[in-house]
Amino acid sequence: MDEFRETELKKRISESTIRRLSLYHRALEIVEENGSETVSSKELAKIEKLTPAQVRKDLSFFGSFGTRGLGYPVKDLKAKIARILGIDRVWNIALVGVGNIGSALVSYKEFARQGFKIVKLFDNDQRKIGSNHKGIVVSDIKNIVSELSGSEIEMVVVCVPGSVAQFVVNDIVKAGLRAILNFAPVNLKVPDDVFVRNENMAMELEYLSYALVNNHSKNRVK
Amino acid sequence: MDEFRETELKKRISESTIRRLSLYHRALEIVEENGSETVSSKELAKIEKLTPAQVRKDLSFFGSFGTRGLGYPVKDLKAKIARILGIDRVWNIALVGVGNIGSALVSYKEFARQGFKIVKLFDNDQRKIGSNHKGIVVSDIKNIVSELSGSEIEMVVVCVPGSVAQFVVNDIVKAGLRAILNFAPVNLKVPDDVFVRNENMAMELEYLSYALVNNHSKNRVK
DNA sequence: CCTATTTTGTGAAGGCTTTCACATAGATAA
DNA sequence: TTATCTATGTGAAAGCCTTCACAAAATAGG
Repeated sequence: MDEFRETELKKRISESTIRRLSLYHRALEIVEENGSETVSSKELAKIEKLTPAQVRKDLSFFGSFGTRGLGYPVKDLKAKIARILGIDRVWNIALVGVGNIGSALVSYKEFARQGFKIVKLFDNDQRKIGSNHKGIVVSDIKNIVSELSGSEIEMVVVCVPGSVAQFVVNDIVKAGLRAILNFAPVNLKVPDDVFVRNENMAMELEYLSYALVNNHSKNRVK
Repeated sequence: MDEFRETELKKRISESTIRRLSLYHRALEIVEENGSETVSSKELAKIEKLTPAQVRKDLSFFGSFGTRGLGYPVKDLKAKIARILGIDRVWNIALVGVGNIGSALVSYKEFARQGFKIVKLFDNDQRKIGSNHKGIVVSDIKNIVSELSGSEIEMVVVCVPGSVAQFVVNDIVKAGLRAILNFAPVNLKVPDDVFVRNENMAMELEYLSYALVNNHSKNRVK
């Protein structure tokens, strides 16, 4: 059943491959809505602006899901990718820092749609503690270690200012959690077995700035 | 003056190098606050969890900014990176889709701090059009082409649902803009000379999900 | 001034990722 | 059943990015 689990295959799957699996999953939703039973690597590639060879290579790391001459079975492949990514279940998530971004994420439908359920909120602001966001009462961040330890929560979204993010993360680690989505613009120090993904929105604008200033156009004259 | 402009050097600078320049810039802010006059590649690397060789190699693409035996001049290097990235100026930005995420970004201090100024808002919802967000009145998206054409706005942040994102982007392109930060979970089709960066927050959670499920720990026993 | 020390800048090596190209296998049609 | 067509799966090649390792340059301390 777990024939494509990386730990069992003892193969190193690259980060880019995993990120593209998310894209394939998303593309398969589109194809599924169109009513197709099967889809080719060419079609998947087109939707996400990749190459067919890339699609096939990525999928081949996890098994042979397609049929030669026909393509991949849409429903089945989608389920298999969901299983690989671990999104064939609900993940309970805590969010720390109910500011602008934080409270926007509480209502962010794309999280819910993918099975990411924000079930607990923390803040250090007395005016926010006890207040209600989409049915969730904001807890005092002072109690974060005890409230997360042994709870059903396995991921934390950090939306606090950069100056306090490391302290918050220390507590999250202390509580035994191992997955953090960080919106603070700092590099968090965590033990090797804790996973951190950084969401740095200003950095993306900086990239656009660079591209414009350097006229870094893909089809510019040489 | 422009000795490090990519177009003049005719060198291809990788995307990862540019993203790391943002990190170096951020690290230099920290070092500057600490009052240091100079900083070594080793110190910069430590702050952003990179290698000293990586830092030196990245910077070397743009020139020789350091002094052997001493390191890099903090203030000066920071200014030079800002220049390379094009963030030594203010960028005027329009934001389309004043929903949860959109309105959070209007107040997002990290954008403002880096010189990214949201100066115009668009939405298609009659209840939102005319309303005021942080001093900006929401415009009708119907007028987006005429209002952006020839304006001082050079970047657009797209926070509309995936189902309408492509239509919005078509209008942005029609208005002659070439830089888009896209929060919609779709792959946008744009001409080759238009730059799109995708911010896919659910994808980051999916990566965390994968990491947890596959016990993909950095220091696991082989 | 000389020596020891520090740290840059950079070719070259190594490693990783993507693309190529084709054998293979199943689908389709007559 | 046989021929033709289509699209996968995958070694090998190519390309790209990171790390290594060291000469060179500047400092610091006698």
